[in-house]
Amino acid sequence: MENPAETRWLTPREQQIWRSYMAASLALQARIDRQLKAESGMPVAYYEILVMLSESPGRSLRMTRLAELCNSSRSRLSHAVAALEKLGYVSRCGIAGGDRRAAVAQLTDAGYDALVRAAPGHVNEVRECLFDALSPEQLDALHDISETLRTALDQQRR
Amino acid sequence: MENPAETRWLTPREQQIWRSYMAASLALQARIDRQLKAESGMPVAYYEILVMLSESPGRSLRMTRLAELCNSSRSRLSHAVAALEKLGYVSRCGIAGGDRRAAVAQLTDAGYDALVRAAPGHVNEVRECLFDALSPEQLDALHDISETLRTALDQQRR
DNA sequence: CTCATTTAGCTGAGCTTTCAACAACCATAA
DNA sequence: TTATGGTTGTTGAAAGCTCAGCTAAATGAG
Repeated sequence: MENPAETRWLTPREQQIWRSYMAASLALQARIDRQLKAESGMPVAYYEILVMLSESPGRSLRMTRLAELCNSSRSRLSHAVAALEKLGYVSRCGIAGGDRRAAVAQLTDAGYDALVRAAPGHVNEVRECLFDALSPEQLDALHDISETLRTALDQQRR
Repeated sequence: MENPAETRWLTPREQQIWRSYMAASLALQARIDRQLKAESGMPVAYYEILVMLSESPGRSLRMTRLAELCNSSRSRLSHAVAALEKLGYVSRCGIAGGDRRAAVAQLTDAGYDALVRAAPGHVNEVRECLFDALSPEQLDALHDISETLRTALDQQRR
């Protein structure tokens, strides 16, 4: 902040909203993460990687594209894919004839199996924690809010 | 999951909501975290600790209570307070005459200063990312949703 | 009192993430 | 061609978090 004296502090109401939101989203994230880790040994971030790959043609994607889809930095993805590769869930290779910097991650059969094994428990947890807890109206509102936030955040992207 | 065959998968609409929500809350979290870290070298979790202490009588709290207020595990808090103590922002001591297991964390003057220095930039970021982005109706809805989620999540607490 | 159970808090190991730096490659233009 | 600048992906170090395990102290039942 340039000039702290001009800070527009949060009103009590705004503080209430902010803290409630943070608490809820952190708690939800923690629940989802813990369940997946307990049942399949993977953090959610890794699970998301497998999901995105499984939905892509050839079950493969370029690293940068995969990072975008997973809301991840390239560095983070690099480490994560390295770990998944060590588990035998993903394999990496270059691209034939194209950009020689490119690296492509591909879901292996073992990776697909791991995903199939993990999915039911994960979906169940998401359902219990989110969809069973909120009314249809609340879910619509949540979607609207989330989309608004997303576009606002990446328009500001600095 | 007991029986994967009975999994109630997410509908396309539900997937849309879930992914949008996750993307938005992670992006927001990342922004807030990055700003605070860049400007004051602290992760948000540490900042929250300082805030909670600063709002408490005697600027001090028992560890367990502090953990609750910060939505943190006791272990996490222990590590965090150890780090803050090394920075000179917090001091720890036992409690006179009471439960001899108890430990009390207290905000130091240096800690208070750090908080005062960090607050404007942080508040500004929260305002830009959340309160400037959403309409009053959306904010009301978000609060309602967050409260619903919070109570649902800690009722299920298993 | 004695024993078992629970609670408060800490610690170390292992894992994930962040950040800065880097190498390799592509693209563009003079 | 040769600079120049941007992009892709990786790496290593540092930091934070999670988890299991631990000690010490409180609690409660017999």
